[in-house]
Amino acid sequence: MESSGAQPEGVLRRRPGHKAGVEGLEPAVTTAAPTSSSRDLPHPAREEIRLESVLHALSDPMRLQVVRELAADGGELSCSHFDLPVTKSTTTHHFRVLRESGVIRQVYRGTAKMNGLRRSDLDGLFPGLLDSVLAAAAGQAARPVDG
Amino acid sequence: MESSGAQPEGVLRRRPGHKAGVEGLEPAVTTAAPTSSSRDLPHPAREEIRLESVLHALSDPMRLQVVRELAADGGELSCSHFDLPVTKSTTTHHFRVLRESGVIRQVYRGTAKMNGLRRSDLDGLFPGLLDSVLAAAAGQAARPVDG
DNA sequence: ACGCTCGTACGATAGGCATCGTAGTACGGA
DNA sequence: TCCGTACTACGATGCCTATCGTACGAGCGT
Repeated sequence: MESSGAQPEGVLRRRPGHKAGVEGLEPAVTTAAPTSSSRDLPHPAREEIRLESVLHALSDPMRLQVVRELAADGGELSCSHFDLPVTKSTTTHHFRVLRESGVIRQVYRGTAKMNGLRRSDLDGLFPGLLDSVLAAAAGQAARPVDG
Repeated sequence: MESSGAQPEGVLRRRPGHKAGVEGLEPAVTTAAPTSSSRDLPHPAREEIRLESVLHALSDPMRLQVVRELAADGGELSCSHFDLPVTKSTTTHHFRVLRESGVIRQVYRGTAKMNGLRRSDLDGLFPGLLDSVLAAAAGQAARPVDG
């Protein structure tokens, strides 16, 4: 079906169906420096972090909430610390999205997996972005419509 | 299917499947003030704009590009001004997402539909957000990996 | 009036993704 | 050693959405 029918003119158009891989949602997760435990998790290197992926990661209410709590704490929090209204499977999924987009860093610490914001990386790449998003989220949460 | 099987405990969980309407992706588009032409388009009122929707709208490369050009121009641009590598149908779709999320304002001007950033609304609701996103996009576009 | 251009609406297609459940692995304590 | 806790992997489900094509509506120019 790819090259079948009647393209408007000679213009090179995207293949029909799907979004044709335009999104930068695959940071080619390549870990840079080994940390401590035997179980290591793939993180995008700082230069691999894509703005679109970060915005996408933050556009989910669940994940935005997690990021807000991480920012409020400042340090590292275990996955189980968060009381999200979803199952643990889904929680794992959200944390992975945050990690693979470069928003958080995850490290195994015994049985627990500790999560920390990649503040310096994000601030270095996108100055002011994280702060304005956090401020916006706080402001919106304080609005009447949002409780 | 709702109350069929084996919920972990008494905890009220989301219905299986789907994301259970958690996302704020339906700003209940209620136009506030009629403008000029007979053909009017539904825009979310300023207070209806949700941070998650804005971030989601900006997380698409196509739409981010449109927003960057609108910001660079400062004024209003017609839809046809943009030379996106997709068909007109898809272009219309993206502009609608931007409008319904509150990022742009669309007004019919003859046969053309003019698009303008809702700068004051966005800056009022989320101070610094748009600027940091634009700066981040510009910085990323200047990075070696991005050409 | 006629057509041209701009943009919409609608339906189809296909991959994305948020969610769940179940089963399994890793680590630490009893 | 055995069990409990923390988290993962995998498959299923069902909506979301980016994309296309075609057919249509609304203005402007001739």
